[in-house]
Amino acid sequence: MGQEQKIASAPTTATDDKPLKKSGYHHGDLRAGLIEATRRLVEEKGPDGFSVSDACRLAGVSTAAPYKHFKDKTEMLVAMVLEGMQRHRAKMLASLEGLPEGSPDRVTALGREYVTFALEENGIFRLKFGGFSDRLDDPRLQAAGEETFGIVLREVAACIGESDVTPEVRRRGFMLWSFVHGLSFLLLDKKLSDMSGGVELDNLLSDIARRVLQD
Amino acid sequence: MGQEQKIASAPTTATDDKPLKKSGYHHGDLRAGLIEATRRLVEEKGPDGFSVSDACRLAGVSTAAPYKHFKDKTEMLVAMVLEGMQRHRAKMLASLEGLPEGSPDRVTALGREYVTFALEENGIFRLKFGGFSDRLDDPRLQAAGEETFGIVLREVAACIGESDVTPEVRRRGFMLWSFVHGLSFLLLDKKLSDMSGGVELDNLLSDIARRVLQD
DNA sequence: TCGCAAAGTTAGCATCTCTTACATATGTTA
DNA sequence: TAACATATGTAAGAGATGCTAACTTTGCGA
Repeated sequence: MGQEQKIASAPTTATDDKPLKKSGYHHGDLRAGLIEATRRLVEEKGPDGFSVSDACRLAGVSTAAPYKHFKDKTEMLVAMVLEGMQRHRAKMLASLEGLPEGSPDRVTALGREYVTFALEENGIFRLKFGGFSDRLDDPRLQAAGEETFGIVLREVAACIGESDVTPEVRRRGFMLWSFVHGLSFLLLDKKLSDMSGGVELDNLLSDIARRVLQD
Repeated sequence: MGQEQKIASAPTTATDDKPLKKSGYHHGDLRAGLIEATRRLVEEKGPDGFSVSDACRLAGVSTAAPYKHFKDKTEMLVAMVLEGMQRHRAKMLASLEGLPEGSPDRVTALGREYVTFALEENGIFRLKFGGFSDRLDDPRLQAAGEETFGIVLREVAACIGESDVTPEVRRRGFMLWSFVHGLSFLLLDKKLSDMSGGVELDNLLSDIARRVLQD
């Protein structure tokens, strides 16, 4: 008790132009602070362990403060997931840099980034995919998801020699997505005991990519 | 409102030896009734939408009644998941009947059964795998899961010509599990719009089985 | 400098939750 | 039939939650 520290901002850039935390009454960027608090809490306690009150406590504000920035508890969660997906997308794109066009390594890299994100930011992952789609059915979330999947499809098309996103490309892409998606969940639930380090993971990913992309 | 019907028993056999629903004061088998109510509620409202009170309302008893049968809310959920996994296991075994030993069709059949169960009984599926493993860490659940996975491993071994569950068998089995697991989640979240009917699903499953089991 | 809008706070309502202590109904067995 | 164990109901406690209304502080722009 009482060991919690206030959250000022997302853990991203050190060179922010906006001051995110001021001294007293005004928080600076409470919206970002609450999103970050939400992220941490969902990560620790699971999607249903999250409460607005907890987020306020963690962010160091009163329980009424969030309602100046979010309409709802749900909107807090949506905002948090949305922000996470943008980070995810950026990371996936970054992981492609330096790898030759049309190489299966690019698909493997995307897969690794997917699994890594799911493990590191499992709060976001579980909220988005853990069966809360009824309550979090914001169209922005769906759009963001499709955009991310588009990245994969482009790489798959290049690998199997299609210039367009044909039904076959979709099919293969969906296979790969299913695989990394399931792998993420199983790793999260610690169903794989002997996968130590990232080496085995890389093997598995490239092996699957090869099998799905071939002939 | 008021259209709900009391739950008497699990929707399984019609020839039960124990009477599951009697007339007035005594429910007959309230334990089973509550498990069934729990199942329905988690299915409808999601894992976190479940409350003991709701289950009582649905089962037609007072809110104190469950505590004669379960220690806890958690124990209700565990019991419900456990019972579901036993049904799941039985169905998987039944799906193998009539298929020749060592045939990849057996693996495909298991996969289809997995996905079907996840879709039909998604409450159980989501509770077991949706990230609630911290709160539902009962050893019986883990044991049941490993036993089910054992069924798959046996078939995989037969398919790739191993007589034992070697590391390679585990590896392939894990690939297949990841795939059907992820596929289940994606289908649940309606991420695949164009997979109409079960035909495409069968194609996908046998295709994946072939790719993972070959060479 | 002054006033106003934005951002926070305090207080509280209404509701729902899980759980228990105790009373009551029922089925069973001697 | 009488007594006892089991199964249920009643009532209530102790909290937490989401959200709103009304008040206060702060920063910024005219």
